[in-house]
Amino acid sequence: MSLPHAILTALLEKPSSGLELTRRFDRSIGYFWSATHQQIYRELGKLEKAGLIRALDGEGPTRGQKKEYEVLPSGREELERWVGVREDPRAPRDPLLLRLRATGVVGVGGDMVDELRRHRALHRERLAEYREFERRDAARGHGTERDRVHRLVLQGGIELELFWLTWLDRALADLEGAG
Amino acid sequence: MSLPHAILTALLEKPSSGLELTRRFDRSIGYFWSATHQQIYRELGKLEKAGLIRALDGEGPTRGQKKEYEVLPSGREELERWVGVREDPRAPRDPLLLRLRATGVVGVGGDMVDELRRHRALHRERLAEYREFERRDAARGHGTERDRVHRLVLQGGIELELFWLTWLDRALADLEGAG
DNA sequence: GTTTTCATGTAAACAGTTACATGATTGC
DNA sequence: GCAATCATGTAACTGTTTACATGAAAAC
Repeated sequence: MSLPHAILTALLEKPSSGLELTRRFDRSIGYFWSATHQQIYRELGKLEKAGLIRALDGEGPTRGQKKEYEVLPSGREELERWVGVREDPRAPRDPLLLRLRATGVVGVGGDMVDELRRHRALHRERLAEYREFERRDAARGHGTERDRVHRLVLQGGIELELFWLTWLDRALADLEGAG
Repeated sequence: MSLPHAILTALLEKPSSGLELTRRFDRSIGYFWSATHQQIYRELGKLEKAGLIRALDGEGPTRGQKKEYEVLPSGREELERWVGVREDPRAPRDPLLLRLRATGVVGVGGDMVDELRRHRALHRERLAEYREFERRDAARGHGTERDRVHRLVLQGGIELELFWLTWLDRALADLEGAG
């Protein structure tokens, strides 16, 4: 049950509309939590009904018009409660490694090499993007706890991409070397 | 749609019962794909109905008794088709980084340090376990493609744990230093 | 005979993805 | 007026988790 808490965090950082949240999930929050606009609108509705957030401005039917939300005190309390929860690391789920393992029993090595190269290119792009965020962050100060935490989390995103690049290089060297 | 293909791969490597598969998902397959026994039994039922696998031995009501499955030719074909599919890397979803980011807005730093330490200990344990698998694998030969692929995938598991340990060390140094 | 372990399963709730629908505003 | 973009939403489906149920075999 992390999506509502991701939204509460994002809204506490800055009150936003559904679409703005969607964009922030594609950017900064996205390197460790993703969500589509459909998920976000559904969850915003639930959080509002539960009294954890409220819409700013007037109510009424608003289809097609911007609707900003802010966190209410009970929402902040819920988030405070949640940060104290203990939860074990998730079991990883990665279809690429699964697919690689499947080639061990059914063969088809050439296609797999292409696919690994394609993934390597995608991870390189993402890494470059994160480095760009890092560069921009460096220009601002890192005084507050919030800044420090953001930097740590971005660093996590960067290191995760480096892990993938290291592993993909190794895998490609191994598979290409032995054809 | 990876679970059925994970099961097909595991059954091609070795025909097994549901419980045996569950254990293999906790072990070797587990470092990149996890599944509970409930998921596995349900999926075995679907795969059998779809004619991709079949139960060995007699049929009839078998609740409480072991039931082994093997992959049929159509199951192998389905897996061959699937390894050729292109799929982009998944967006990561990690509640720990989310929780850390939430502390940036609601505070409560001390609890977070404990939680990061706890995770570090868990990742160290898992790394030690993988190193042990690696040590045992080294004793066997690596001649076949299957052996090479298994080694690569295990290496991925190891490097992923090393990523976590590196990041957790950095995060703890940062948070404890400024606590 | 009772507890533990092996073994298979069902049901309900929760989370995430994909496809589609619709209205408001801006640029041309 | 028309197209593009901003903006919010619904519905159906798929996948995952949690809680519970049940029977067979072995250990004591």
